[in-house]
Amino acid sequence: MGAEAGESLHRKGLWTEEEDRLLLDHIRVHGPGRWNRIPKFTGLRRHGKSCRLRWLNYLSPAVKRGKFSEEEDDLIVRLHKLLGNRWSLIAGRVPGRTDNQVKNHWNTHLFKKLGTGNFKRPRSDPKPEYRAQEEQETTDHHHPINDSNAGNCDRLPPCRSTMSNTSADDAEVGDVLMRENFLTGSEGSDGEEWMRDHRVWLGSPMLSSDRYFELSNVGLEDLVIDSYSLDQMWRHL
DNA sequence: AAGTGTGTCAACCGCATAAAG
DNA sequence: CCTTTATGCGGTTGACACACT
Repeated sequence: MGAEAGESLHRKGLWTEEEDRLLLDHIRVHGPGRWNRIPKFTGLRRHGKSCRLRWLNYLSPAVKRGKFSEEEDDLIVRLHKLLGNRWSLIAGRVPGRTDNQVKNHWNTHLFKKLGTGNFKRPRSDPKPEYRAQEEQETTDHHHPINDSNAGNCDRLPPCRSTMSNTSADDAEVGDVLMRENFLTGSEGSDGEEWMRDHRVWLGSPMLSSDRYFELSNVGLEDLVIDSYSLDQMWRHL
């Protein structure tokens, strides 16, 4: 990539240093947000969406670069057991890591650690299959703002209710929403009810059937259920 | 040294939701 | 309400670097 995308107005592909600089200059002055205005203000030939992604996944000083630690690996594996492929939620509990980083790391490193995959994705096969061999961690990358890996990002992104948009029947939707409340610690959540009723992880549109997961596997039966925030769960993982 | 295969990860795509008008 | 715009998410792709032959 890195070349013009045929239709000229907006570039695609890897960002150049100059583009990074333009975007950073703009964000330093105006702050992040209103992404669609950035191309107009800066002359950047990128979609606002692309600017947002570049900032969130790479330029933001909150983004930690470099290898994932054992602790991070362990945390991600546990959270993935609990949450499935809800990368933004998982990333929210791994300081300094973005959903994209977590997703990539999972697909390339952690999946095989669980012993679930022993195959690789053929170039011709668009499906996410995963590879086998152990391989070593790779390099640290240059960070245009902060090479020292500083900045802990302890964000907890709002949890979307997209799960309710699935073809699940009403009862299942109810369960899912209740579980959502439990996970996110929403005000007036039905988490306790859900927790009582479901010692076993319910089938979710987001989780394949083989990911049904007993909460007890992560020691949640020992959790004191006064508050249902993910923060609490996280501490027990 | 050159050609080929493979792994990694940045970035794109499509879709959904939220917010604004 | 309805429509449009902005933002966010997860899945997927493809460029690039490196390993292997």
